[in-house]
Amino acid sequence: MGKEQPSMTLQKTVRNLYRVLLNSYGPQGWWPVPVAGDDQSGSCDKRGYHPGCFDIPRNKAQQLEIVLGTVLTQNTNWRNASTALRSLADDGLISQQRLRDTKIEQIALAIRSAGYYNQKAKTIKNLVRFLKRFSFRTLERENGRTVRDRLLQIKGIGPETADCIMLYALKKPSFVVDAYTRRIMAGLGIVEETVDYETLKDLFESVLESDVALFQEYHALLVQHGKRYYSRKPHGKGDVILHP
DNA sequence: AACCAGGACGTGA
DNA sequence: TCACGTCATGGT
Repeated sequence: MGKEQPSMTLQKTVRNLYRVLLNSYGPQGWWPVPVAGDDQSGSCDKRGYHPGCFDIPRNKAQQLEIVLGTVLTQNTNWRNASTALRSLADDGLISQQRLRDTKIEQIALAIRSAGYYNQKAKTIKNLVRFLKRFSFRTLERENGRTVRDRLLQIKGIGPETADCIMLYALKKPSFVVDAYTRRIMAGLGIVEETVDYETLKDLFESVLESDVALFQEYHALLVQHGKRYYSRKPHGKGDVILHP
């Protein structure tokens, strides 16, 4: 079946929301890379979306740190995830080879602060096994849909984590949907609360130009906005925030 | 002291 | 398909 052609007003709404969020919060410059850090060497994005240097390919250490971060922050606040990243770094474990050679129990111990540490340790093991077959450079060259399907075959990698890896580590234009995205869009009355992941993802991708910097910034802004106004409990159903 | 946080998976209906 | 239980630490 062909995908629904979104209405013009829907396209305007989604694009408008981006402008409002960007004006309110400013560029977020995701993905955060607390250990390897962002190289401050180059120029900034042409369109001015970003404070950082997003046209420069990330180095392998940064790519791996981003990938580990996407797993560690699954249903977990970034504070706890980044503490775990720091702990991994202190053990010299932000390294594919080291992660392969290290027992799963020891990885679990290092990432304890992120919660779900047994599951996440397994996922990390699955990931580095995957990366031995498909290197970052290989994945970067491949078709986006192919890469996404490969990532989704890894146990522990679901749609959001796969899209985060694509968008932030591999710089492929794949829009990331998270819980905040769903709450915000439902709160605005654009979609139902129960809308499934792929439908919401397709909605954004069908009304936005396929641009890595735009997708990165939009997702980051939705999370920022969601943290402020769409935490799970406090916001009741009738409590719809249209503008930050 | 409950409640929440940038999910994913297994299970039974 | 889908609703629900499970996995877990640390901050408010």
